[in-house]
Amino acid sequence: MFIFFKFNKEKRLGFKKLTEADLGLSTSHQTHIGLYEGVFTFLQNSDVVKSGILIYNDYCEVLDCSFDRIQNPDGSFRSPKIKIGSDSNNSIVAKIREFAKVSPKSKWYLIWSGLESEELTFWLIRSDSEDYNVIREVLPYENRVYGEEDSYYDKAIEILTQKINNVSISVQKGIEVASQIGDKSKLFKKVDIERAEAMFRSVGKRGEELIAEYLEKQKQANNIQSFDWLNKSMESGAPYDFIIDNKNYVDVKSTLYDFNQYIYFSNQEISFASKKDVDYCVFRVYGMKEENDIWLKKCYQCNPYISTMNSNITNFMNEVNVQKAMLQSLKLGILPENCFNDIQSAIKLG
DNA sequence: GAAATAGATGTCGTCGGTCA
DNA sequence: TGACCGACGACATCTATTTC
Repeated sequence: MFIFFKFNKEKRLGFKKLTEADLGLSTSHQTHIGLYEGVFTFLQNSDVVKSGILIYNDYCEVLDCSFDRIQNPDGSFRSPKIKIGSDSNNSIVAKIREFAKVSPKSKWYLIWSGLESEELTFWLIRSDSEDYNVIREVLPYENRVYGEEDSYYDKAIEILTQKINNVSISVQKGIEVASQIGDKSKLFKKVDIERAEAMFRSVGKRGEELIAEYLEKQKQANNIQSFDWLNKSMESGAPYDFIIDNKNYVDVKSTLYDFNQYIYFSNQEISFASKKDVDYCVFRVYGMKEENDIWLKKCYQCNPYISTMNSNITNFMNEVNVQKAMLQSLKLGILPENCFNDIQSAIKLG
């Protein structure tokens, strides 16, 4: 299985039964959740505003996370805590309290640990859930920090890794998109995006390799006469990846996720695909998250849609030029079913 | 083994900022 | 101007460790 999120070198996780004060259910005015020492040691002592990933059942979201530690009178710092923050609708603490409010009689547990990218991860668990049964098999003692020296740690982190990678598909898709369009939003860490960019390049390369293998078989079966793989040894810079029988231009668009993930086109690709006399199509390789469940759908007849887009872009660029400004690059995200009039049945590649 | 001590964690009073 | 809310951090309480 493809693993996007990995846990960091600190090799520690906290496991706590949340108090009523933590959950905002007591009469106190506590506005934070107290954490245990020894986890998140890579963070500074005060005023750390980061994003964190909150998981609860099938819910997974990247939220604000305001972190600091209680300061002792002598200036030293002790217990770490996460605060509700000033934008209190969009923080980890606020969301945890929102979930807890729905079932105030339940017991609530929190597991926290840091990712390789130093992203903070919180897994909220209700005592009457399947998650609770699973985790209690590997974490027998509540209210403590588990480290690699504990025999329980490896199994617990395996479950946590599996959980976060399973429920965070929408977050991962967001990062894949951010890496393609250059979105530097603060919710996604730079390292996550850089990793996604590297991954996207390798996924793109792997997609082309699979298509080359597929076309080779087609050639041997005499379904096609020949094909030319432009990026075989180095990136050609052309707005397509393969030419079949010297006339069909194929652009391979690969994704780790499902077919309907947005396909991104550069302005060069849009300009090429909008030419009336060009036989352009996209080979959509998807499901690359699992090595043995990779599929291809051939997508044809995008010219009417792309031509309209190209004309809109040209008009927009002209408007921009009138204002003596310049549009240097452009990425257009398009849903496949909107763009292609002929999407063929899925073919299993791997 | 009990008492003393140190360290960790939880609670809540107070202050200050915001908003109606 | 007062009500409300979040932050701070002092103090209370609990737990682990050390000493006798």
